[in-house]
Amino acid sequence: MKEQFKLDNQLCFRLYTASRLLTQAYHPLLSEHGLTYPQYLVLMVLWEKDAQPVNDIAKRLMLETNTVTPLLKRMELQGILTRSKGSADARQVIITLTEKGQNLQNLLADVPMKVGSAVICKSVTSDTVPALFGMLDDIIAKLDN
Amino acid sequence: MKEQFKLDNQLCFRLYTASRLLTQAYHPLLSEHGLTYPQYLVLMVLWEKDAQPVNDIAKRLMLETNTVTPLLKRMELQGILTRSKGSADARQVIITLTEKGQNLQNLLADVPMKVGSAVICKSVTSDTVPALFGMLDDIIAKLDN
DNA sequence: TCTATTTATATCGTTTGCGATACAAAATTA
DNA sequence: TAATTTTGTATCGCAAACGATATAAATAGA
Repeated sequence: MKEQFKLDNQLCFRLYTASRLLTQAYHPLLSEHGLTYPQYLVLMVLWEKDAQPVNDIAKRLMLETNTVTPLLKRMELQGILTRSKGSADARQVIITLTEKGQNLQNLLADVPMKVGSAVICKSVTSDTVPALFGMLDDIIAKLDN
Repeated sequence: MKEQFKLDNQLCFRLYTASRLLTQAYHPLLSEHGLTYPQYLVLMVLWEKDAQPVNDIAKRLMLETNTVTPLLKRMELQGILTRSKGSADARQVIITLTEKGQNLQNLLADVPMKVGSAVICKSVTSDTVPALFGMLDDIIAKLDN
């Protein structure tokens, strides 16, 4: 058995597992409001800057539009946002938060701290998080084509 | 806009993105052999120790059996592994690699290095990877219930 | 032993994620 | 201007993930 194939030597498996488990930690907090984690990501994008075309949201999340489009349609059905034709460019679909979508920011106010405290451990503290962020950002930048 | 909701402050989004992009880096190397990344994970588990029940594979990958069962069935259809009733415990389904499944270890021999070299960057080197592994392992351990 | 509970898998339904493709609007070029 | 290419979004199909639930086999308790 080649050393390179050992599961314990895999960076990708660690990222994949950490990502899944941390997303699962969000689940009870988000499902309470009918949201999924990717939908929560869309909300964070729109809270930062409302009224963006589909493409800008997809780029910010580094996802393809064929992932984001149906996701946004489900959020529209929930009354969280609206989809309207762009006036300057008729191909664009502009996504705008409804009042319900705006209000979710208040309803979810305690989510970041609750999840954050679930992750703090020996090697992951306020001191080491910047280094971790730096490494993950470098990996993402290196793989972003 | 609350600071905690900024996308740039999110650990989970970074893990989610790094995981997706790194998995995408495996895609051309694996699809060449008709494999997906989760199927490659199953192969690594079985190369380490063949003839395991579904549950042990799921536990090793920290996945639920309802994820692993259909995945294994697709791999069985491809002739990569076989599913047989356990002799000691008739509830168990024992997963065993076929010769094709064994041989994939040789065909995929260069995958770890190819992907590994795609990730090496300023802050992620052979010196810093142990620290990164440690932090990810701690996060996983903290979230593993 | 007989019943109740636990365990190992599987099935079902929904949401992602993404490659491939389609299509109309805009931009570019001839 | 007419033809071509590019761009923004959407549709389709398939493979994960996972919560909820089902089912049969094994185990524990009465």
